[in-house]
Amino acid sequence: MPETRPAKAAPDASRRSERSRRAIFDAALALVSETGYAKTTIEGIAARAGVGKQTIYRWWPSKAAVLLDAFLDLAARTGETARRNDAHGGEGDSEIPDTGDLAADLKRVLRATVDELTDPAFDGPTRALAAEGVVDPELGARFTEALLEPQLRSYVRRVEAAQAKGDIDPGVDPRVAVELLVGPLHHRWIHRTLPLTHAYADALVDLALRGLAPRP
Amino acid sequence: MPETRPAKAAPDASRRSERSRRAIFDAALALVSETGYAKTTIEGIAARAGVGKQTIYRWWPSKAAVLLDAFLDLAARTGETARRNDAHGGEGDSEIPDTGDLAADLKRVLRATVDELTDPAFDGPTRALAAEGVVDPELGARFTEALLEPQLRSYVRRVEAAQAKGDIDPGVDPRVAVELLVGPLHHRWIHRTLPLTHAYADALVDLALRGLAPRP
Amino acid sequence: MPETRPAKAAPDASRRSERSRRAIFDAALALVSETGYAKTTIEGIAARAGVGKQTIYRWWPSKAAVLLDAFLDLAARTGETARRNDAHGGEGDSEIPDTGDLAADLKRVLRATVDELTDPAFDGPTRALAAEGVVDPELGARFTEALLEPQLRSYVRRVEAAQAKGDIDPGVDPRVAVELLVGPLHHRWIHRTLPLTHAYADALVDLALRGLAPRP
Amino acid sequence: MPETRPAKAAPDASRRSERSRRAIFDAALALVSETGYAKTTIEGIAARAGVGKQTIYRWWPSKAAVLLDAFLDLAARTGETARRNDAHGGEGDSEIPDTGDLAADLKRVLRATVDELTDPAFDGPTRALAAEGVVDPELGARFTEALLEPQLRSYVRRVEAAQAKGDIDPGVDPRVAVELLVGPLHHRWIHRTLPLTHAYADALVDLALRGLAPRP
DNA sequence: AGCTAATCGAGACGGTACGTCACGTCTTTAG
DNA sequence: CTAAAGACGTGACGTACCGTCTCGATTAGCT
Repeated sequence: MPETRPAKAAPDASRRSERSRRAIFDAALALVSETGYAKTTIEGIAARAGVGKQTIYRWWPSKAAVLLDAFLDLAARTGETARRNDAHGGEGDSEIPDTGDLAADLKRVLRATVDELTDPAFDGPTRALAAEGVVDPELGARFTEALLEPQLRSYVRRVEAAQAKGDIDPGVDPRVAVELLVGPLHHRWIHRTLPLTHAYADALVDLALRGLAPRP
Repeated sequence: MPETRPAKAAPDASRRSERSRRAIFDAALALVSETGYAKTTIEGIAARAGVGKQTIYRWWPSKAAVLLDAFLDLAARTGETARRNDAHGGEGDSEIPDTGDLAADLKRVLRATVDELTDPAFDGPTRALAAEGVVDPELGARFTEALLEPQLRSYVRRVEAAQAKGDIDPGVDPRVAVELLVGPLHHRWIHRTLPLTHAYADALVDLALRGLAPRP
Repeated sequence: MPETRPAKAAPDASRRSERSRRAIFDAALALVSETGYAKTTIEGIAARAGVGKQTIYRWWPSKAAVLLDAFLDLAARTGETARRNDAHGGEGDSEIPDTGDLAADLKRVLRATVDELTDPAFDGPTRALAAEGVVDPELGARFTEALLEPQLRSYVRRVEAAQAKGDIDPGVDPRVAVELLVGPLHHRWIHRTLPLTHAYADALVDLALRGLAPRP
Repeated sequence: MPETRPAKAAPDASRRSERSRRAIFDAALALVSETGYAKTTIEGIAARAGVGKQTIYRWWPSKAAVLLDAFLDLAARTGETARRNDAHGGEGDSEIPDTGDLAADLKRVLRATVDELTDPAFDGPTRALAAEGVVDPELGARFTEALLEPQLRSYVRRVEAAQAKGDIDPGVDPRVAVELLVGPLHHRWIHRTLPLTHAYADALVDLALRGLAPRP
């Protein structure tokens, strides 16, 4: 599974310099957090990484692609650390806990999402990539598949479990149920209409669950 | 209400050339629809409009700002036409019909929104502006205030009417209720996760209204 | 005798604002001495003078022309002061003294010229105008006629007086004789080849006078 | 001896494209002779040469510098041709002939100089560069050193030879002697005071040589 | 262990667009 | 009717990056 589709005449990935790859990621993330996405340039990344421009162009098609990979790499590394601390090996997607109390479980993770979207360290780069994805379908697909969908799938599994237990109406499409929760949250984040708070997350869960409850 | 905050040493708006303003809007919209937002340049707009670059830089701080104004101008003009045809004068925000059947009314407008977001003619420029707004808070605020909020406010009014009639639980915050409907829709549009269909709009309304119904 | 040939459709010179004329000269000279000729702009002069740009364009064809007039105006005013102090009214060109000792007289004025060309206050603007005149024949003619020729003519008169006395060969063209003195001086000034000193002026006079002496 | 002092962070001259350098010189000379110096722009040169603007800015600090180099390159090439035809290899500066008749030799070269300064093909660009040098000391130094001094030095050598033979007073500074000849010529050229003719050249030589003759 | 071919750092290159500056013209407002 | 003010179309400026390209100099992976 190649990290990125090479531009043309496929370079030999086996000879690739891991050293450079790391340096590029580090430089890219540093520059984005220091000067913002728009002011980050490929030339700047190359200079900062002590790398030739061609080494970037050889492996990535665009600035956004570099940054997405850098971001994913970061996420993978921090995720791995987290998982190792959880001491149960990497099974890929992190799971939403199932304490039996659906509302409490959802509030927990939704509040965590609120915290993440509120954290300035994540907010900046994430916005930049999301914005790029809005406009560039290809990159948007990668962004969605790599960052968004895993999260949504874990929600879906939790909802299915709840359906199995009878906490949620079996006629409801779990995917739509999940979007009912996550959509409004993202809406506020993306458009900055109103503040993103824990209270808002709780209100959403309460309201949505009432809609999802089994019919009498 | 000035159209845009001038960069510095405020030019005299009263001397402004309406001719140029119009030409710039026309050129901007034409170029965006022909070549896409990213490939549209200020230089290109100026050339196409038969206008000096400085005339653009004098009145707008960025390409995105030009396009937002062009877009708003277009919306205002088409809106005005529509309203004149409706023959009941301009009261500003368009209103959601109230036939008494809340679900039907909401489905109608939500389906219309789906159609709009699906129409390639609107999709392109709207995505471009939305993406820019995601990353540029100032522009995002203008985008939200001018295009998004009026729509949300009309939803809120319809929900309040429903609350007054007892169709919706009085304890529910109408704004949150509206986001419960609109959020998921935007989520699919923005992230292109799954297709935006009338069926999806209907499902959202049904699910949301169950959550909003008055408690027994 | 109009100060400058108007651009087109001759404006009515009698209605001309003396106030503006003065302000433009003052601003022009101030800007040139502060920031140099190249960085001085018509726009800048107008702003500094508190004058509309058109008021400059109405009366002068170019920046160089404005500055030449400003320079001449300055020279006329300081010259007038000097002449009034000399208490013998304005007869136009200043005269080279005739003490009877030709070599001494010439050395005196040539040394004075050296001092002037060496004085940074005069050097800058003079170079600027001279350079402009090298390239713009029309302006060069005005520069030459107004600043250079009067000086040369006074030399010519002194040489003619010397010829009448028999100090200089009667077969020599006085004009050429004068250029023999002044040419080398200007050459060093213009091209900055070697330092301009009093000693150099003296050497020139001595050498030239030996060439000009009456043949035995 | 680098061609030009680079602006900053010295580009690697060994990687320089000779192709571009030539194209730039050709374009610059063509444009100057077609439209004049003032109307020649760096942008125009780049376009005509099929070269990026940056390639000019990378190697030259100003339009005048480009043109000086173009001019020198031209002079070097034509000079080389001439010298090859003379069939006695390149010794750098061309030499003033020594036929034994000092006056005749000087008149010959001075007349040639008159012809050159009178030739419209040389006059234009030379004036432009000279003018620029009047105002820009750095460029003036290069202009002087590359074009003027070699000529002056060859005069000096001829004068020294004449001194050795006893044709010129040994007490005379040869450099000053040379300026006595060349200065007045340049003066007429620069200021366009009176026509530059062979007769004038002859008169200068005669007059000057009388001044330089050994004292009895 | 040596050969060979690709990748690497470096950066010059032809370009495009940027945002700024000044040009010279034109129009509007006040005296 | 002139003058100030300054917006306008124009065009060049000098800079920043783009993505491609050419250079030695490593640096693999295969003989």
